[in-house]
Amino acid sequence: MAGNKPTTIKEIARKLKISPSTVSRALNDHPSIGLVTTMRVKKMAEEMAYEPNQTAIFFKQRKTFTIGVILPKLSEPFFSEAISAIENVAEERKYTVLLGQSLDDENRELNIIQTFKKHRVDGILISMSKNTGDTDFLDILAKTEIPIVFFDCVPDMPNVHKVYSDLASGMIEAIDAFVDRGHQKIALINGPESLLASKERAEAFKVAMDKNGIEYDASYVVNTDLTEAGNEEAMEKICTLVDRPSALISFNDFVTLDLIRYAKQRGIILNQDMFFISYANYPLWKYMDNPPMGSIEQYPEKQAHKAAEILFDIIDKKEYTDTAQEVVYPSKLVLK
Amino acid sequence: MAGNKPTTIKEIARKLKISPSTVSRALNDHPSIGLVTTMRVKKMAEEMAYEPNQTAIFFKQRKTFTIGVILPKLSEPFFSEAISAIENVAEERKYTVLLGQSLDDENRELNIIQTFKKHRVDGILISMSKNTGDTDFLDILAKTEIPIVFFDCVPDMPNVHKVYSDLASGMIEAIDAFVDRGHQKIALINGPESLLASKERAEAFKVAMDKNGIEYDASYVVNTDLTEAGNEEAMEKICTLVDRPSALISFNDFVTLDLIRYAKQRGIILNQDMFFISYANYPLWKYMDNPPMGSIEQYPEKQAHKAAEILFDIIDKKEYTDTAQEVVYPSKLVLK
DNA sequence: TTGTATGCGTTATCAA
DNA sequence: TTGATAACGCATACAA
Repeated sequence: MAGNKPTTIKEIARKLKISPSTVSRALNDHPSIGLVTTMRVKKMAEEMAYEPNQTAIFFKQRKTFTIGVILPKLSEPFFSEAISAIENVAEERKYTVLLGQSLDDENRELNIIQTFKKHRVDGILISMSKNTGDTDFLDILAKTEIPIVFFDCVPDMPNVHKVYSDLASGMIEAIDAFVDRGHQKIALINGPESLLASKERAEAFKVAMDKNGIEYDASYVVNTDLTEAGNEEAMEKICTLVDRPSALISFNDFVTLDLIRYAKQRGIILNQDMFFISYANYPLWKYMDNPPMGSIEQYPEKQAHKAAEILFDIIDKKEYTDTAQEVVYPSKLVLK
Repeated sequence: MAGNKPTTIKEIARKLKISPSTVSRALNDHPSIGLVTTMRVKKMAEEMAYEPNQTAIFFKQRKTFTIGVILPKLSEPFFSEAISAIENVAEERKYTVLLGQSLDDENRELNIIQTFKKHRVDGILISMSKNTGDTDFLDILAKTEIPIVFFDCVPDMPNVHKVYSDLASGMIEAIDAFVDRGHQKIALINGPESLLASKERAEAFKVAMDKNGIEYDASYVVNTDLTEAGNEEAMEKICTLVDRPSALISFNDFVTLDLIRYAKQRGIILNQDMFFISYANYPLWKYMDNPPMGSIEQYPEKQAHKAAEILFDIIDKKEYTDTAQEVVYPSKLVLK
């Protein structure tokens, strides 16, 4: 069954004994075409099950109504929430979303960008891979005419559009909360030093400790490569300190899950011997009997939503062509 | 800076004083073109930063190297794992993934399909919305020349390609496990009755109970609309039964989270007064101090991977054109 | 109000 | 081994 080639404008024209251009205009509600003709054309199009060939239109219009989205990993709640938000904005604006996940691999990321360029996407939204250096992006950005908006994991350079979360505000709230509850020995389990996200956390940690008049002790700051083993190793370092901290900020909730488990193995009781706050505010805490003290919300949907809106504004209205947009949302401590 | 239009084959041809067709052939390593010419062309293309205009190629070739994927909700781990798997297969096969989430809304789903058709995707992968009736899809399928492969949430009709998980095998393992541990009063908290997924669970539950010689008691089967309130309501019914069950199968792990919390409020102690098994095998249980007894794995990546492979085989090699593929993976109980 | 002609960038057919 | 020409489906500038 079926198998017929799709109807074209020409065929409608032939059937109606009018010119293809008239058909084209009628279908697009061009004001110059008479109402009667328009109606006849539309009726015939309906009858013949005409569907415009978008590939032809994309080609002709030099526009695909498609944006590309590059994310490290879709199965991370942060990013799946982000892509949902992007999808919603895209749908509103009648755009479609092309998807690519970098898995934090720089080469994959570059490949995806190439693919997107081939597909002639109208714009790109990207949360950078954690292993991509800023400089690597410079060439690409320079060579690429396609508008790009970064979000969450953004490059540390000027003149690019970016939306991200200010990690410092949440950090200060967290340290304040700890200090309010009498903690003075506060540690930080941070991500890989190469990450901008880690640098920001480290910096914010210092500032927040200083604000509370606590002297900074480098041995209270350890790094993890974010693997399970790395997280446990980091926690071991913390646990074996002579002056063991009573409070701990970690890179994110996933890390905290490992830390808590490891701490428990060592007989450290959560929310008694040691208190935890981390970034992300993943929703699963509400189901835990004994959740960590708090988590810092980074608003993935909000970031993604805003980034998408900026991108579409650039694409549609040609806005922000001279000034790079930079939007920062404060992160916020949520106590559990 | 920049702003120049992309280089075309014609421009390369003009520069080299040869014809566009020669350039085209040279770039595609056509055997009839001399090595020297080919080299010259490629060098010039490189210099002029030529990038083929895929929209033109898509148009001409009547092929977009794009597949559309429709999922209910990306933020559900099941689907984010599925999309990751699909993305991987797509990348291998040099395809790109167009994304749409239905949010279990039938209209959104139909819209997405329309959009995909417009974009002339080469194929569609879909896990159906929980609110879409099978019959609604009949028209679409009939009208659509685009190959479609269903996975996970598949329509209950013949002659469509589908990959799904057999819920019965896991159910039997679960009931067996309960019975082995001495449970006889076993309840089922199922999803909405309208869902095929619910019907299958209900059916499998009966079979498994029968297999263990336990008489089926309809009051031990209640439904939830899968909202938090609905889950609690269902659990209340179970808890207030005169002969309260000691073991419970629930629709999925998310439901179980609510059930456990509600049970706790009523003073029911998990894994003592009542034991739980549900579907999904979400990874978070390993971090819980007192997880439910088990969870039934449905292998989202495996399903999605297979569905994608079938789709690409259809697209690329024109396989399975006469026989609808139907692949079923057994679900499997994983004890915690 | 409608028709004619042209072109978007590429590839394929045919001819040279 | 290469070139000229047409064609994919549509939109639009220009003519009528």
